[in-house]
Amino acid sequence: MPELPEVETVMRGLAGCLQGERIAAARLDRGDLRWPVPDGFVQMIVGARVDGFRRRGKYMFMRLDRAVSVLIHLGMSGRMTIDRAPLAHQHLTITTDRGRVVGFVDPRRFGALDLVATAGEDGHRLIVALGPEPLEAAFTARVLAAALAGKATPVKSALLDQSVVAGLGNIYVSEALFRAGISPYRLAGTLKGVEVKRLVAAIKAVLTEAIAAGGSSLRDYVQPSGALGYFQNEWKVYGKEGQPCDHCPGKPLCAGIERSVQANRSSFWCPRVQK
DNA sequence: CTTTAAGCCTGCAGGC
DNA sequence: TGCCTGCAGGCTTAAA
Repeated sequence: MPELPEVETVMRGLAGCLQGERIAAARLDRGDLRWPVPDGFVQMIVGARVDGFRRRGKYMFMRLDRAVSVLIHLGMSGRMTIDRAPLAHQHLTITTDRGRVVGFVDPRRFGALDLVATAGEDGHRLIVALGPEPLEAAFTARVLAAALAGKATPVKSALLDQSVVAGLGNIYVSEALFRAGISPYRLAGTLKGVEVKRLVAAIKAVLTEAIAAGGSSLRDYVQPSGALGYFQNEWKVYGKEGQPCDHCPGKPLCAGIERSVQANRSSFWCPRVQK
């Protein structure tokens, strides 16, 4: 489920219902996630008031009034629920003093829960090496060009590297490269200035549009309320192997969108549009 | 140093 | 129906 737009959507949903609430009870049913949930996790959050939320890349922080933040990572299959009956693989359940019920559900347990001092969020080992936030003004063509310079790895792999830019995953990298007209196989260090510029614009646009759409829903809803995101309807290449792309409908030269595997991940792209 | 492959887990779709 | 294989939105580690 979760790349940057989905995490942003989930966080907004949580903020809307949890901000200002006090945690009355918490139950941790499984602590063996990607990393063990730390000892004392439940005791630390019970009784605390939720002061706010922050997203960094694909990670969320739920800030408590104890100078402590809960770091939440959804991994591949993580979901948050609000006021819903417990689901299978619901590992954490939080109840607030006004009766809101929040669940953390993660079948594959690639997600993570941790505690970190709020003042030290950026120093957390999972956060400290993250690259720039793609939607912030500081993420410019100059910055991306500097990060890609000298890299011999395909641009697809470079963009999945969270230390280059934070928050992109397999779907939005494919979509951004299509919009920018750049082949996923181009070596990162060989992009020309104008191409990096197009790529930055494409990344910002696709993420912005996806957030506005409430993210992309695959098999499951992404929003804690249970509402479906609908950006999957806007995908141009992801999951569209064999279909004609928007830029060359019915053109005899266009064999359609290709799927190929790079770095153990599927890439979707149109060889005619992306050079 | 960089780049690739395997592994962590479970669920589901498709082929037989 | 059931079994098997491959694949999945992420990320780390070991190996090359």
